[in-house]
Amino acid sequence: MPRAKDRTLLKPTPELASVFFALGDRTRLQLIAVLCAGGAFSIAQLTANTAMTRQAVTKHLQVLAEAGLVHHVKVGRERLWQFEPVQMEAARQSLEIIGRQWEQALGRLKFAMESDGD
Amino acid sequence: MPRAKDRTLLKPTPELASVFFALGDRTRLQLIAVLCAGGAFSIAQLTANTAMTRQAVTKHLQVLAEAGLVHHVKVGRERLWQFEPVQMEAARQSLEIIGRQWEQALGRLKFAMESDGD
DNA sequence: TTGAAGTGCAATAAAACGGTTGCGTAACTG
DNA sequence: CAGTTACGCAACCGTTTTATTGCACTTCAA
Repeated sequence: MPRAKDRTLLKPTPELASVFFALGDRTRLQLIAVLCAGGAFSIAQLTANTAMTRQAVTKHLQVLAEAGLVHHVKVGRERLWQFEPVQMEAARQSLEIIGRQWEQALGRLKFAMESDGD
Repeated sequence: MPRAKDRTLLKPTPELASVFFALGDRTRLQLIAVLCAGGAFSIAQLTANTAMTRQAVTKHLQVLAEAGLVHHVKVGRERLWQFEPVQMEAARQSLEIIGRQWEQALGRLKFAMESDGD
C-alpha cells in the first residue's frame, strides 16, 4: 500500500517554479494585489493604474495566467481578469513545508549536540 | 496613535519580489530543497548533484543570497552554504495575506448577493 | 615547497525578459 | 453604417539572465 501521506518532503515541480517566477516581479505582484481584493477588471482598467502600455500589462497577465494565478472571462468586447487562489495556496504550502523541514533539521542538530555533550 | 496592526493589506516591496524571483527557478528551488534539509554544503558538493558548472551554481547561490534566503561561512578554503529561513517566512506570510484578502472579498460578494437577492 | 583542491573574478555568448510600436479585428454606439 | 472602444498578434529592441570558459588566488597536504 502506498503511503502518499508520508510524502512531506519538498518535491520541486516545474509549475511551482513558474508560480514563484510569476510572483517575482513588482508589476505582477501589484496586479495580484489589485485582483485579490476581489474585483474582475479589464486590461484597460488594470493599465490605468500603471505607467506602461496595455500590451505590457497583457504580457504580465499572461505570465500570471500560465502560472495559474489568474484567469479571465470574456464579457462583450472586454476580457475581465480575476484572481485564482489555488496555485498560490500551493506555493504557500511549499514554503511552509520548507520551513518545517528546516525546523526539524535544527531539532536534530540540537539533539546531536546534547548527546555528544559539546 | 498609529495602528500598524491594522495594516494587513499587501504592500509589495522590492525585496519581496526579489525573494520570489530567487525561488522562481528550478535549479535554485532544488538548492533550497537540499539546504533546508539541514546541512552546510560547499559549492563543490552542491554542484555534484547538478548537470552544470560550479560557476553556474555559484551564481544561483548569489541570487539566493541577495534575496536573503541563504548565507555562507568560510571554513578553510571552503565556503559552506546554509539555509536562512527569515525571508522565506516573510514571503510565506505575504502569500497568506493575499489568500486572506481573497477570502474576505468572497465573503463580501456573498453578503452582497444575499442582500440584493440574486 | 610543490601540487592539488576549492574557490573567485572577468569576459564572453546565447537565450529570455520587459517593454514598445504598428496593425488588424471584434464589439458597442450614434 | 461609420466611428470608437477594447483588444490580440507580431515585429522589434535594449537589458537582464543563465551558463560557459579561462585564469588567478588561497589553502591544505605530502
